[in-house]
Amino acid sequence: MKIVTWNVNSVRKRETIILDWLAANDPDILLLQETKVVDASFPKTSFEEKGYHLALFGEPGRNGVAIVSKHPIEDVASGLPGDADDPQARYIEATIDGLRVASVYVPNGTSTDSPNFAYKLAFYDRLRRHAAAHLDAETPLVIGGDFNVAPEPIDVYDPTALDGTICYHPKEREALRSLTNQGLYDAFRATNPTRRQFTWWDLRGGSWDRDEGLRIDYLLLSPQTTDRLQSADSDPKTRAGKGISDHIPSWCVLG
DNA sequence: ATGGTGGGTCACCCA
Repeated sequence: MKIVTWNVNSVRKRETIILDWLAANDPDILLLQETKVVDASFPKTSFEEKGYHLALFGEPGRNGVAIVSKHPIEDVASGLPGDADDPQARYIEATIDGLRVASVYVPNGTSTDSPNFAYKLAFYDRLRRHAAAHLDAETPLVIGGDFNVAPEPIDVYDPTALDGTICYHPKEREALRSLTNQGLYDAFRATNPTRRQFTWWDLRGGSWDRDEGLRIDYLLLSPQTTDRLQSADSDPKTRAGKGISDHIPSWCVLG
């Protein structure tokens, strides 16, 4: 069972790239973020013609998450509990082959003095509480997505210079640890303990050419799912060239 | 280098 997460920065702009990548890599499940489209305008047919099932949670123009699966999708739940007034489409989960699978697009936060930063920290608290309920129930769980936080110094290109900046602020790392320390395992880091592999490079300023990136996209596994973990990796080739997302796909393989 | 590029939407907001 191969499960991929990919922030595609507009599914309509990236449709061909995604379908080509799926054909070449044949994952069981693809978790998408930043689809940037309402469900009615999602290019459903392109995926369904290739045999994929879909679960969609979009909004006009920004955010948006989706689950693409070779296997039937059951019990879809859209939206992260904890704030009924939150209009942003950033979380969807469903059951596939007995596994509870979530696609999450954590808010970027913009900057530490922005109101979006408080929203980001509050979102992490909601995610922590929601994950706690699944962990208490011993649900076999995978939460994949763009977490917009680099967990450790090895996950950023310059840990000294970046300390305190957005996506690597101590409060953000603390919020992430409060989530993972409940008993979620980072599939990439668990299987690649010392490897530096970024998943995002800013589109501005030639950061790809200088390899100035962050590892902010990953898959978090519950203990039951971690027992099945065989490998995890990502595909930097997708960051080269034109018309690409600023994020690359990352995945884990479960036995 | 408080810049830079890109998406969505159509004056800016977000990343």
